[in-house]
Amino acid sequence: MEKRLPTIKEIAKQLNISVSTVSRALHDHPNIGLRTKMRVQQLAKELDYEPNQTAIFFQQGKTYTIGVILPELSEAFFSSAISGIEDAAHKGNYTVLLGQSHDDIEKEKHLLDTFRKHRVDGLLVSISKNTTNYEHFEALQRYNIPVVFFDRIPKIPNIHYVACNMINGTVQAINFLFKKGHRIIGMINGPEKLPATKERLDGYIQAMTKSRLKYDPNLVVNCDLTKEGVASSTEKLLSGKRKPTAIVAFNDYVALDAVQQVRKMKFKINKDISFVSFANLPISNYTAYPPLASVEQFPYQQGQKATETLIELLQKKSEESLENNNATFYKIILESQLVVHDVKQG
Amino acid sequence: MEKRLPTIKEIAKQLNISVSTVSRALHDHPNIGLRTKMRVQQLAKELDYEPNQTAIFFQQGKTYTIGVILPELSEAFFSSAISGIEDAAHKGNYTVLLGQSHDDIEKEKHLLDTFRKHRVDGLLVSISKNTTNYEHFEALQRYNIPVVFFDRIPKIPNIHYVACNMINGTVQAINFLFKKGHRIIGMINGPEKLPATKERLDGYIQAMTKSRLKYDPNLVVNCDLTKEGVASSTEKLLSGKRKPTAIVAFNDYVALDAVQQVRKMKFKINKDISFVSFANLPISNYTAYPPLASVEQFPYQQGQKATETLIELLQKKSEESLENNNATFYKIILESQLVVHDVKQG
DNA sequence: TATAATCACACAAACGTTTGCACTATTTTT
DNA sequence: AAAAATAGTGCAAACGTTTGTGTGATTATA
Repeated sequence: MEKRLPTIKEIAKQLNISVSTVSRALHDHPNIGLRTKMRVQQLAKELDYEPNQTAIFFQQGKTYTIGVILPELSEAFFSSAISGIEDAAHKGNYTVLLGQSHDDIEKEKHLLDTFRKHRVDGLLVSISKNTTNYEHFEALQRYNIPVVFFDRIPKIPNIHYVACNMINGTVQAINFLFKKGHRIIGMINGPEKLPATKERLDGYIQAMTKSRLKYDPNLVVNCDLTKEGVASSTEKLLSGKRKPTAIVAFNDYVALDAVQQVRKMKFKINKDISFVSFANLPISNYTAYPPLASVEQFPYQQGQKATETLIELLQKKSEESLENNNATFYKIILESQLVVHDVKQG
Repeated sequence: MEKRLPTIKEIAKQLNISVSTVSRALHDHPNIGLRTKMRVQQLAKELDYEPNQTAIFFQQGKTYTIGVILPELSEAFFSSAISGIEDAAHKGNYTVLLGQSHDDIEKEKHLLDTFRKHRVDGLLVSISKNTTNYEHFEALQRYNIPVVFFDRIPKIPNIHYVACNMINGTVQAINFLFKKGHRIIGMINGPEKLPATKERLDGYIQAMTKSRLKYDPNLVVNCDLTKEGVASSTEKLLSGKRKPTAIVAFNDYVALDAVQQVRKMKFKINKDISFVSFANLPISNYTAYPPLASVEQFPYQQGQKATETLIELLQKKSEESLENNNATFYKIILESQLVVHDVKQG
């Protein structure tokens, strides 16, 4: 029952011509006469011939495959991102090889190895939280496999990346609150060492000082993003000397957890205290007290853009070939944007 | 700067032995003397030799790659599923090639083609909503590429699949409500033609009759899952002759939309009327009025199980080879399970 | 001591495709 | 009519690996 798939050889034998002629005929090579071209192409169709890609990959040393490594697929951000990646890759005739690191640097390394062995043409990576050492990525340079990082970017020079600038969005968030009349604005930020945390803080400081509100470090608390951490951070903010009337939360989940704590303390949401947060998860539509607005980070677009960039790199690579290794690095920044929710006040 | 990666030939030349010896030495073949084995393995390490997988794939006609086609990655269900798939594949030393159909049958076909050309060893598929014709899958049989379907299963005989039995969960849901004292229980079901809808209905009828409550068709309404559809279905249920005190919703989103409508009609949630639903999205933890309980469908486990099944099939295939094509088909059913939420009453 | 078994390795084919080169007709140019 | 260009094919190498078979040397058996 084993169907032997038809090959170029088969066609050659049946038509009594050489394999090279068949190959060229199928590729519309100008050297081949119209007559034979037709005969070959017709027989190919009859036999349902399909080129063996693995043979072609091998022969050309290319796989038209992109490896994607990201921390956690079940996070909404990354599942959107992979969606954008997959769509863009498909459009560019590339295929996506997927792997998740689960924020474990060892798994990240292992995936990198696997993908390299699979001879992916290029890589798309959002690094794991626990990755602080980047040797495994630097090693890739030697293999001439281009990497485009997105969202979670390693702090090393000479890399390509696509990221979303949070500063702008944070500024918009503060300004939004300012216009609503808030003057004491707090922030529940993330773990201190995260770059995302720093960006939010920068935006906060920038916007506060521009609005002639002075920057009060007591109004900004870091937390570990657990429910308990958020609760205690919230409590700390609300029991401080200057009680904020609005809080910018690290993300939507933090906002929702904070809301719970606020209600436990018998404050009225959107009256005593309002929330703005990051991420804009679909969840917000369904909660009783969603944040007034969210800073959208466009994960789909980030994924898409990163993929397009990588494909561009791959094309340049095959064109230049041996030329001077063009040492220009793509640093693409998408702007985050505040999305105001349609919340019924009260 | 172009690094030529070291090959088996290189090693052979440097040690002045044949490539076959090198190959066997690297594979610990018993025919090779210990001395040469050591020399080869050491030089391999020195040169950082890594076998060229594309060559091996080509040579062996295997790719250790699994193609995955699913409708929409950004849906929570599928992103969990792919997570399970990826983990299981990785454990079995397979790699995952990813594609989403966006519920478009043409894209589904195209992905199938791409994956076939890439010579994936096997396929994991959750079919698109709009797929009613299954020829493209049947065609795969000829290429001897095994397919395991999951969650969304085509209605054709002789296929492998992994699915989740909703009937049991539905029965549990009704019993749960019965124990809470509810006697008039409504259901907001999905589109009529969906198999998922039928299963829920079956479970509903089964549980109602077993509980000596008679099955009243007026208590079950179908809806199109849009916000508006849910609203009107809810209204219809609540303004009927027999007003239900509890409602089983098609999924968590439907439940939340229904809750909104119920509140608009000035009924008290969990007092006048309670909800139970399907899916158990993380969202439930954050909403003001989550359903009392959800029927969990274990997407991660479904993905995992489907992958393990496929890998098993692939191993059998390579063992049996030309043997009788073992015509047993895996039909794996996971049981859904009611998860009771920790909701503060009132 | 002659024969058989074992060991350690080399040779070469095969997987399917692409592509530089050589070759033979035919046609075009001088 | 001879030389040159061109069109249409075939040959063979190459990509890196695995694996069946062949072969000489060493060791074990009778």
